[in-house]
Amino acid sequence: MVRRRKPGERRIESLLAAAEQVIAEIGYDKATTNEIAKRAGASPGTFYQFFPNKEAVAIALASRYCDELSQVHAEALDPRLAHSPLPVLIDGVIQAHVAFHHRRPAFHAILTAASASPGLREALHDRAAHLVARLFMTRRPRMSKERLLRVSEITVLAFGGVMPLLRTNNRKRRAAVIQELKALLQRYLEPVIGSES
Amino acid sequence: MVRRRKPGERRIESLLAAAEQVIAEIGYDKATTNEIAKRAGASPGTFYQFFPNKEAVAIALASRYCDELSQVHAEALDPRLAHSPLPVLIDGVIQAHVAFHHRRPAFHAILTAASASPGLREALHDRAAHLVARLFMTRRPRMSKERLLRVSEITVLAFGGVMPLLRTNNRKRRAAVIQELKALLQRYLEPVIGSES
Amino acid sequence: MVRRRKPGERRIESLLAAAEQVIAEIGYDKATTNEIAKRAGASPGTFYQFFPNKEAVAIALASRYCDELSQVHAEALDPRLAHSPLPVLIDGVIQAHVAFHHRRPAFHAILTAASASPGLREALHDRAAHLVARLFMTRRPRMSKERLLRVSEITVLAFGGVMPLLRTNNRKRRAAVIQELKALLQRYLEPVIGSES
Amino acid sequence: MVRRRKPGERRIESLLAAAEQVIAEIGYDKATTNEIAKRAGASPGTFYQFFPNKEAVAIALASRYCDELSQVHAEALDPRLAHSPLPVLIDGVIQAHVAFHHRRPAFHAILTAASASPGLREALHDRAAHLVARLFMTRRPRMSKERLLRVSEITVLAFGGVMPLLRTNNRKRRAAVIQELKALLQRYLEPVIGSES
DNA sequence: TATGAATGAGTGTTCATTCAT
DNA sequence: TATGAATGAACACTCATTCAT
Repeated sequence: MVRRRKPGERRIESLLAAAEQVIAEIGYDKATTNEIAKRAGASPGTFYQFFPNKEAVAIALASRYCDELSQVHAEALDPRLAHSPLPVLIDGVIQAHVAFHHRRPAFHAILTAASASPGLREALHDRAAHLVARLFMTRRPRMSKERLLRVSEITVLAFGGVMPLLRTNNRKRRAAVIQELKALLQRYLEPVIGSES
Repeated sequence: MVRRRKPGERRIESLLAAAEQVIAEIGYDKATTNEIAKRAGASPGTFYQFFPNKEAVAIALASRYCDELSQVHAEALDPRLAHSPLPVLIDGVIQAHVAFHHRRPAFHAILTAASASPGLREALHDRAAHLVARLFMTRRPRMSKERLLRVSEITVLAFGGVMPLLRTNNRKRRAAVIQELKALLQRYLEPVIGSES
Repeated sequence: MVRRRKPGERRIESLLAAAEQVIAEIGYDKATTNEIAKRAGASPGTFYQFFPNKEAVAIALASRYCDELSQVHAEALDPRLAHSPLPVLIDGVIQAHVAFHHRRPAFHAILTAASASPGLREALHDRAAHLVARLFMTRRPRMSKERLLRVSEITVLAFGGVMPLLRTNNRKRRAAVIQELKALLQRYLEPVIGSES
Repeated sequence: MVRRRKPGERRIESLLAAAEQVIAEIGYDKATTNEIAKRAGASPGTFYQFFPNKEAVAIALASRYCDELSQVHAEALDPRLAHSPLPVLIDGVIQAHVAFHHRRPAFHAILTAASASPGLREALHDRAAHLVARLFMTRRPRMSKERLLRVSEITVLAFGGVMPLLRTNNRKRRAAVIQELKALLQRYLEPVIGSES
């Protein structure tokens, strides 16, 4: 017996969807709360009934995205994948992340704006890095956590830096970029987590 | 015989310097043209006599920065360095770039904002990638330009993505990040331009 | 046999209590009907089921306060006090009023806001003045009602004007202010109602 | 050779005049900066070029009013008046103040709103009390300043409390109120500063 | 050339009030 | 009766840009 979600939840859903759309289109800074509300078929007041301020939607989106990413990683942590050869692992994970960025274009916009907002930075950068670190840890449980975390940060940020290149519609270019991205991370991570210890 | 620059040039100089300051402090989006003008000891009207709009001053800065980077690369193109083993080359180039980012904190701020502005993107990303590609080309003159350019783009963007990690004041952490950054690029570039052909 | 009040009355009671609290804390203008409802454990809709608008709740409070003041005066009208020497009478009445203001901090907040609202003004100023006038009348039954009413108005408003000085927590200062206040009214009223006629 | 005031000053003048008008009509809280600007024939932006926020206009007006009051008191301090019998002095000063309130209806509105704003309170209540205290001091130079200041505060606030009664257009009523007001203060102040010491 | 007062559409946000449930 | 989601006009305030001087 599937129940309809409560109306409040539906509103939040539509506001988040609208925010995602607007932010993906014009970026976090240029996105306005009034436009988000309008796009969700709501009034400004309604927006503020569910979010205390503009930053809060971005944080909520970021949180969702991290949950999704967490899911992606959970799958990667499946024994069959987590302990497969690094190229296979990287290939799978990057493929999943690229798909994620494609599915969630607002993710990168928020990631970019996050530099300026401590709240956002915490909700995104840090959490993403920890997710990746956890993945690494299953392969190298004895490596220093500090080192793994640093490697994860580098990995996450380098990956994020390259993302804008994937905005193109040229399929061949996209494929080439993805291939290079895989090479970048595979070569970087091979000595670190290439073989299990 | 050193000539006094024309007054117009002096104005532009001081406006650019002010813009650099403000953008480095609070980012491109939050920087206001009025504040830039005021810091340059000028009026808003004067600002618009030299720049058609806010974006233009960022583009002008970006252009300068690329000139500076060009200088950095010119030195790296010095035969003694350009044809040295890859680790030495990477080491030198990264060191120079890190120093550059440190000296020009507005560079990264503009790079970040550039995602949203085609004009800026062109003035920065593309030109920086071409600079790097030229460097690579001296080592592998026979490699396809297309491939080199793609590798350069990846290199530039991955490097830019990691930059925020260097904002920290913790010296040890900075050193560790720089070391990882070198590892990242060295391992990535080794198969591409590691040995000269 | 104490009857349970009707539920509607209980609601009104809790709304008034909440309004009193909020208005005392932040003033009539800054008080919001939503906050009042929330503090009464009710919804905004419920608020508007009992009060047609924001002003109405203030008017209702004002009316209550006047009833209370009426009680205070009723006691002052007790023959033993009403016909005692003016200093004794003033002393008692002022003491009672000061205590009242202390007990009902929203009273002054509403009094202050009343200047801008004819409805409130009527419910407060005028009624308070009439109460005082009635007190005076027991001492000077033959004096012109017009004159007595004017004197009452002056008395009430001068008293109200001085009230903010009593917001201080400095006990000595409070005592000194009360003393001056008594002097002010005693000297003013002595020639008018000092001796009975 | 009378110079035109600088344009900036003229703008400030017109904004202050507009603010005065609007505040007098609907009170400080309900007055909006946009309406004030419009009434001054200016845009919202212009308002904020001269005042950092809404409170600032009120403070500026308050400051002007205190200067004017200072002028009124300066005249009252003229030896011929300052040392005349108290009734004559009070009569003159009250007349002047009543005229002032009539000429500056925003004064009372701001005074009323001042309770909630520390900045305004300081600019108005305190300064007014000090002005009055100075006047008193010329008559009783040896009385404790503390006492004089307290008496001044009471005087100012009691006077302010009665002011709303003068809003009436009924001339006879106004005259009667003024007469009672004079009686109130004369009787109160007689024992304090009635005869010079 | 340079000024800086002026603009005005547009920000994020609030709140008295309504109404479908 | 009671709810609380929804409204939307309005608020204080900002800033890229213009233009008369």
